[in-house]
Amino acid sequence: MFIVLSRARARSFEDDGTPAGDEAVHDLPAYVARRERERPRWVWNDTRRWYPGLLAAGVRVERCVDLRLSHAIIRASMATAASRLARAEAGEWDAPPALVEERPPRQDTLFDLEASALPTEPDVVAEWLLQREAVAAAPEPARLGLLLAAESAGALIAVEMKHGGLPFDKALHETLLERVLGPRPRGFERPAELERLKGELVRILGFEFNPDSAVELLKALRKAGLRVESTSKWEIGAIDHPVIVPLLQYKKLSRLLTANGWAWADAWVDGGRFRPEYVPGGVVTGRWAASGGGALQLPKQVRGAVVADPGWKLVVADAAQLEPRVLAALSGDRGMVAAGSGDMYEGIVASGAVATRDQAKVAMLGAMYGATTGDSARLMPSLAKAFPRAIRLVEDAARAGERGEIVSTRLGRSSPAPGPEWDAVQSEASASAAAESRARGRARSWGRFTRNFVVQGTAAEWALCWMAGLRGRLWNLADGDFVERPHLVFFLHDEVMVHAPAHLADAVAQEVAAAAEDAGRLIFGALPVRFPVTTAIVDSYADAK
DNA sequence: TACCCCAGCGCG
DNA sequence: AAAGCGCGCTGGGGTA
Repeated sequence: MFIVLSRARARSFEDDGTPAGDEAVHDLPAYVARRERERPRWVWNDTRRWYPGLLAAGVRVERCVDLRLSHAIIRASMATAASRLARAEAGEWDAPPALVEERPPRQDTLFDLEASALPTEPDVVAEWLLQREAVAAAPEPARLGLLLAAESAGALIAVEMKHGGLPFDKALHETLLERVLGPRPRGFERPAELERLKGELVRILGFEFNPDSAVELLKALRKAGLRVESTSKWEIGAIDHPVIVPLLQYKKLSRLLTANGWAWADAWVDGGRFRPEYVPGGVVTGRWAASGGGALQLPKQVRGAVVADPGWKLVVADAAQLEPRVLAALSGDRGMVAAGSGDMYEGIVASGAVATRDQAKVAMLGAMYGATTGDSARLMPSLAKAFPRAIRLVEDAARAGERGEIVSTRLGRSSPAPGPEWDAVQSEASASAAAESRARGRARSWGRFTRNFVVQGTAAEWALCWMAGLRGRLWNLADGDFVERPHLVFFLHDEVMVHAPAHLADAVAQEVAAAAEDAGRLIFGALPVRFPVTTAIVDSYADAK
């Protein structure tokens, strides 16, 4: 059963698309709660507009179709390029995701919710039917269907994660800041420790300057006789000079202050919860993005403030060596699959391709990112010899990108075509030697993008399936309101965090592992690729690794 | 004043 | 010696 929601109407359809009802809806949460017992798939234009209000009213749904996210995938996918949807002119459904208000009101009333859905709501039924038509005509409808289901589940999870929030102890965060920076400054002056470090820098160099300004800092270092091209820590870190140690410390603390200091906590932490905006599909490859608060960059330094509620635990799990395993599965490279029976990098060493675990890691990264220099590039030939199919897959993706072609993930998300500027650079290649090398450079660069796209994008699909499966399993572990049950509170590409009542933590850990196995089978079928997860049951995020 | 761009650094 | 992919955020510094 599908129930298409639009404004104050709900239109029902059987699984085969036969209309099965059309009713006016006055009390949306009550209506959804009642119909949810039939386990329908709710079809709506945008999960961000419909679901927060429902959750706030205590209504959780099992499944949905997010037409906005699905549209973006179908529009771009090679698998649906011939569909009416993909051939149509860009319209309302192609609007950029920035449609959502910067800081939406925390609790929309029902009236506000529906009013805010109004101006961006074209004919949802027509759009849904167009999407079904496109998927049905795809070469592998099941794969694309899985992708759309996973993407839509991700949309639900993103809203739920914001609703539940990441448990964050502001007082502990403050203690942590004070320990390294000193007391919170009253005005805009530097915290004591930064002031002290700045004094030290000035004393060592022998003249006044502002270390917060990259321009001044570069000048200062040169004036002191250091030959540097930039002030980045990887360059100056290699220099032997008394100013370097305090300078790196200054940079580290300065970063902490500006990115995750008191002001950050005031803006983003409320009621013991960090609630950033997660943006499913926000990255071209299908990864999530986040906006506000830098949720996906939460530094290890402040993770100690992420603490479970009393009587609760954090179950933190990450997929070990996800991208190399995805490459093995994608390519069906038997040797690489076998290398992944345990620690993948050890397995690669055991295969004889490289000498050390470190080399295995660097070589695999190089293969997936397209390294051209250094150790990583030098290791490529032996890697290619040991794992020909895997390396051929990424090389083919790179060559396709260099020709300006489009590549796709396992489930059918396709890369964007290079833009008009790229085309212009390529067509000018014959004009001069400089133009040719420029065109070549740009082509190679795009090739590195498409090379990585197939792996990163397929890994994102795996992670979505993992999380979607886990979400369902968590719901079934307990009864009660959403936040009373174990629920996902954080997601970081290949890592998830569940906030769970302590007595359920072990059960959660088992579900996490089971969901990972499911995800591998769903996407890659019977192929014996393992996707092990390492799980920690902790009170503090800092103890997870 | 209101932007835009860049360097730098955090995360995977 | 941090190169090769994908992001977001901040402050400085420039331009309109």
